[in-house]
Amino acid sequence: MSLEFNDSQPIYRQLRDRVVAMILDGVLKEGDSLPSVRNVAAEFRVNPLTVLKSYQQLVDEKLIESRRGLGMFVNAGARDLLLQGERQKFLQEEWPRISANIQRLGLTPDELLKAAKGVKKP
Amino acid sequence: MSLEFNDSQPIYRQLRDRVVAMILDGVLKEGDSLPSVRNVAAEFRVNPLTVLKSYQQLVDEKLIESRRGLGMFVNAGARDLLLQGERQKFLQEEWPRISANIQRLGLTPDELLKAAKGVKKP
DNA sequence: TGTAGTGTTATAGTTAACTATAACAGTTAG
DNA sequence: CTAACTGTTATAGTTAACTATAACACTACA
Repeated sequence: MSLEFNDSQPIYRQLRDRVVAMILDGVLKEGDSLPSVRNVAAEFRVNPLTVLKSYQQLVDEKLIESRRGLGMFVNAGARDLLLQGERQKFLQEEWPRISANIQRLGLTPDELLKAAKGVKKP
Repeated sequence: MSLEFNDSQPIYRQLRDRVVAMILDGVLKEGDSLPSVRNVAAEFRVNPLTVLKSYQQLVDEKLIESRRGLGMFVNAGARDLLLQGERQKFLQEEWPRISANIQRLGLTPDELLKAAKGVKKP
């Protein structure tokens, strides 16, 4: 795979966000096992400790749990938890800054739609 | 003033973005002098070197210039330069991730409008 | 039993960001 | 000329993030 990391945020947080996205998108369902620390580390050419750190953050957030010798597993209710928490976090902490930026740059809804990634109706 | 820094990005980049916003908003016009390194450092309770670093980044981007003994000044054409560069940067590097997130969280235009900061028609 | 897969811990080193403190260098107004 | 502003450089220390390497602990399965 590719080396797809911004310098705008630490890798472990980007990895955490990636798993969160997979849970929200239904790629990872409750009870599913996460790709192993070593596998992810190899895939992204990153230190295993960095991956572990991102996983432990998710454990702290009660989104996944760790079973020694087995792997990390998505908790029951993880997606619902995320839909609550992440929505609020996004609307309160990110969106105000973003929307101010959009206005500042004079970007139109049209331009934004065209630049969006997975547009519903292309 | 307040201590308004995210932990999501280094302070010197947030300071840089703040100046950029002021130029785009017309608060700082071409030829205007920027608040002095020491003043900004005092205002935000931050080390002068951190402020200097953010200003030097702006110098590198040809947005401002430094006159020793006098201060830092907004370059001619700075706003136009920004309107070009920042728009492209935002649409290509930030917006795809953001819009994917919005869809993922199932946020509606209505919710977004309500959560925006400086909404045009409240 | 042993092997190969999990998570976890230990040790140690590099780099970037930030800090404190101080001094140097140029401009302007009194 | 001096005082009070500017930007700039020097020195040195802290912390967080990331890295490399290795070992330990647990589980499943042949």
